[in-house]
Amino acid sequence: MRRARRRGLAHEAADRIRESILQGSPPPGAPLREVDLATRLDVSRGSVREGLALLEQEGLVVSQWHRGARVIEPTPTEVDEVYTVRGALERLAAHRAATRATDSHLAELAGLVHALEHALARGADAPELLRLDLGFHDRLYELADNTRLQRAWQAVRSPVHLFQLTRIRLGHPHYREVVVDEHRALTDLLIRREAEAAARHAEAHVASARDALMRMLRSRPPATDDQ
Amino acid sequence: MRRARRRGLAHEAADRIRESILQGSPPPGAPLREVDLATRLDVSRGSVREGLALLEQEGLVVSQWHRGARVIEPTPTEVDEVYTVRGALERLAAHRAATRATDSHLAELAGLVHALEHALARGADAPELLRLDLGFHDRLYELADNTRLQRAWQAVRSPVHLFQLTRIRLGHPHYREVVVDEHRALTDLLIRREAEAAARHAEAHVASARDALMRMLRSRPPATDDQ
DNA sequence: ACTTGTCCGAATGTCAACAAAACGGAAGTG
DNA sequence: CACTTCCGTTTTGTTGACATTCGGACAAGT
Repeated sequence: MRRARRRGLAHEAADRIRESILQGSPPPGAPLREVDLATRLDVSRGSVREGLALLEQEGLVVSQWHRGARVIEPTPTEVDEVYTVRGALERLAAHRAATRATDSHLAELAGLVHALEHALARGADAPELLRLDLGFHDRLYELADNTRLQRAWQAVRSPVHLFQLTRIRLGHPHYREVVVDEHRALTDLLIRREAEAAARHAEAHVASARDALMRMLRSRPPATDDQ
Repeated sequence: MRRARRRGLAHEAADRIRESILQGSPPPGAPLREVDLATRLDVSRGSVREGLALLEQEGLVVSQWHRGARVIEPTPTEVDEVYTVRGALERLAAHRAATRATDSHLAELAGLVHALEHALARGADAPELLRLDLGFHDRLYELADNTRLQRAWQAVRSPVHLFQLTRIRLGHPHYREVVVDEHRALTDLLIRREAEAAARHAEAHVASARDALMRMLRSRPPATDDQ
């Protein structure tokens, strides 16, 4: 049984703001003004401030002295950096999961792949698929059984989520074709306990996602919603 | 010339507190009380609070709801987790540095090894050696030229610093014998542009440090300075 | 003896007012 | 016309006061 935990207004505020950003409401590059958010969430500015600090830790937001916070933008270098780091983390996570997870836990992972496949078959929309995709990786990191690794993942997870959304929003049909196969291949390697192969596959999986997104950014750069 | 940047009281407070912790003043496991720190640093509690949040992001401090912040402790699992993640990051850093850094930058890295060797030869004390050691790795991460990777390194750097200090404080003579050689070996591989070998060496380097520290913790667990 | 309930001191969480800095436009200058 | 300077507005940084929660001590009940 997972312990219930109180978290305070800052976490609540961070959750709301993150949700908003991932729905595109304050678009990439847009400023997040403290007073505005405070009145809208009906919380004090201090709490919003703390929440924004959390989002900055998650890498979803950047802030400068006396200039406030802005949503990150999917520039080529940003995308490259985030996915490169993610590759290193995912490599480690896969290796550890292959080495240390129990058979039943790995079976559960296979179940998540199945759910993803099912959702794809019944024509679920892109955000839904993405949630399942990320859920798979969340579970993978949990199976790696390393708190610090999970924290490191948290520091890139939100940017990945945001970037994948823009990737999908720009209309990348290729994604639907390969998601299930790539995840199933990784899961198979994990179940067969081929740690090194799984690690390499995880790294390559991330690298291919990175390359796909970057090609897309070069050919069709997203609208830079200033304003 | 690197631009000077204003950072605000929170960063200042975080610097002071970090420095204190790394000098052992609030020992591992000890609570960090906001009012106490606020009066001692002559800043408001809010700023201290924000500073503590930064230190939590650095992983040097853990905090719970309504229970405040405590300095992390070098438990076996903590050490294992921190060094395992560090291994993955350092592997990536070494690979990228070998691939992308200029020759002159790598030569500079060799210079840092030289400085370390010199300090060792003239019998510098352990904290001094450790500073140089970490300085080498800081530069390595800079050469990797990836902001997100540097952020991830920041999230484990302070715990590594703290743990290495306890390792030295517990009196591990082996450290002095191998520091220079290990760093020089890595630098040589980088200069020879053998990216894969450098990556493996970096990972192994970290793993050996982890194992040395963990053996030491099992045989001679550090005093759990409650109080 | 062990659990359960209540109180109290201490520490953190939250808030709203004050101070400092940055942005943008108007006025002035070459 | 380009450029700089000034100044008001807007936004963030900082502070001290108030509200909430925690942990332990102590007492009553089983």
